[in-house]
Amino acid sequence: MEEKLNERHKDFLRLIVEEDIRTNKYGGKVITRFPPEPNGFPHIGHAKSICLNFGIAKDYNGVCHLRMDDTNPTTEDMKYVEALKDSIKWLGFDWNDKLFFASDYFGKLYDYAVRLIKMDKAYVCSLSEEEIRKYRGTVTQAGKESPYKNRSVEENLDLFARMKAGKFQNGEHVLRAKIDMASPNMKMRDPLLYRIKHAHHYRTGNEWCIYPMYDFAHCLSDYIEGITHSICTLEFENNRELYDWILDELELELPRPYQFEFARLSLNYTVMSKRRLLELVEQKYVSGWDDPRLPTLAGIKRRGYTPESIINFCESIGIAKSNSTVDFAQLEFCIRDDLNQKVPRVLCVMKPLKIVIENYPENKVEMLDAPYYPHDVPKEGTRKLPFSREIYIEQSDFMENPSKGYFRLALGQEVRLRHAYIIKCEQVIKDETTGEIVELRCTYDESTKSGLRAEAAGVALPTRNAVTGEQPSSGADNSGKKVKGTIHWVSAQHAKKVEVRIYDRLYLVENPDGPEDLNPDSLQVLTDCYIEPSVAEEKIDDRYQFERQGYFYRDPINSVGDKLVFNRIVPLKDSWGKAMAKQQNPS
RNA sequence: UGGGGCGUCGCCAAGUGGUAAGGCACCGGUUUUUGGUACCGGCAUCCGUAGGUUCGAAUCCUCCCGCCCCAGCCA
Repeated sequence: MEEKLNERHKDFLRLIVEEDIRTNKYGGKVITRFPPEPNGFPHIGHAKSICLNFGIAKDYNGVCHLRMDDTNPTTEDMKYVEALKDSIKWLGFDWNDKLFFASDYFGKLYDYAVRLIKMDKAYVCSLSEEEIRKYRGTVTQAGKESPYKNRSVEENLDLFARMKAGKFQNGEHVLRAKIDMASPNMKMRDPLLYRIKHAHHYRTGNEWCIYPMYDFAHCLSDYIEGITHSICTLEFENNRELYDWILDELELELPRPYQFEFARLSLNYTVMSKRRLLELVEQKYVSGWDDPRLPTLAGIKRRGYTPESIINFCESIGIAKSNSTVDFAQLEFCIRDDLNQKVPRVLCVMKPLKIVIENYPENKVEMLDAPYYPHDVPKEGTRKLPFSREIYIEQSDFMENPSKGYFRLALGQEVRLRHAYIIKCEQVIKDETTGEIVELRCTYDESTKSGLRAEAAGVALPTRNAVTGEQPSSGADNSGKKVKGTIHWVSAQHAKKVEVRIYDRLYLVENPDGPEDLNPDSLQVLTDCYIEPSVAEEKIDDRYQFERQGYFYRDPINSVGDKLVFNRIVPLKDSWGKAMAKQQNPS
């Protein structure tokens, strides 16, 4: 663990934490926090922050709090705190008993506000919202002081108490910090600390009608919890001066927390903002917060991504301060890399083309032994794969006029059926009216049965090499025949019909603006797919590699009874497809 | 135009005065009964630009250019 940390590159935040430990700034303690506002579903950008905050705590023997930053009653909801908790747990992090709510501090926060008033560092301002905006000035022009800035401490105390007591309407008064209306930092121009909102809060109900603003609540919540390192995203850099001002002016007992900022995650071909995500869900562009095309953690989970792959992704992208947009390919690499080592391989035909093997006996069925894992994955397990006279192959695995370099089936050509025999295409049968290829007549070569040579040598078929841990490929036969291509197939009478959902990127462009940039083909539902029976009968995993196609996840919600629905998590890399695409559209 | 940040390979990202790590992507090749995986090799004479300091600079100084954030009673 320690060693792993040392060999890994340390980001600038970890360097700061190490320095603070070294100088004993907090008595060696490290307490971070993940502080979401429960007003939307967490997405992969939150995952970056979760991995950072919980990760630092884990690396330095500290703890990480989960704190709901729930200071705005009009947008927050318990369903979002549940979604947040679910996602953090799914990622594998644990806040133990450190679940907090800023709303639990409302009483303390109020007391701090009173203290600030008594120190003559805050005042009740009775300007209208419109006036406050005007008085604030602009980025290039200084603001001007509120006429209410010189109210007496007593009057401020009285007004603030009456604000709390509900004596005023929304917007009549606000509490402001007494700082500097000419500050070059807009955040320091007498920022609002409290506003009146006669609104029902999802946790405190109607107990309060004044609510603290983010800048006031956040730093003090950190302080109350004993946070040492308050890590947030870049857009809060301007708020740091105010964070420091509040904690310093209150003359709190030290040590106190300090804020550090890092760049939030952006991913191309998707959107991350709450507003955009909400729009997609509410306008029904997607099926819900857990739509597998969404970058929400609920969607990513539903798609079939593993938590490990997301954590690896978050570690692979690094932590820095420059705004950056990570390529989607990076995420896809992480999930392939994870699943490649974990998941059983099975055969599934998605766009079936029927083949009749003319020289294979009509009623014969062979149960082939097929290893679940390839020779280079050190896991054990096999299943029985039924083979018979009528099978389905993928439509794309046959070409009437094969292009150069095509290794699959063509008239008069041979191809290997994975785990089975080499077949040769003898005849193409087309629909008389449409000309569409409806069936292929083939012959098989009995001597090409996969594994024959091993059997002949008396070796039990899927035995792992004791030294390398590798399984033998099911390749060897004793025909001496060599074919370039191997394709997947399924026995027509044994296959199970399943639904497969093919997901593609949600947007057509790298930096999408709105619904006009959506990819109309982001979801393709295939209802006529055939999968080998072991998947329905054995269910050895929730995720599979459908050989030569990709990684798939049994949809936990729509797979009901004996109906199976699979979501494509990510396709396999496809160098042939890429070459073909390049040939057609060289650029 | 004020203030706060950031600019190193197509995308991330190390580097903090001693002569450009790594990952992804991409391009070759080997292995392969997944056109997958694995493996081997290639991929920034250059660090936004222009000057300067220095024996020596991506790293220090100066100018300029570009991008992001701040004018919610959102967080």
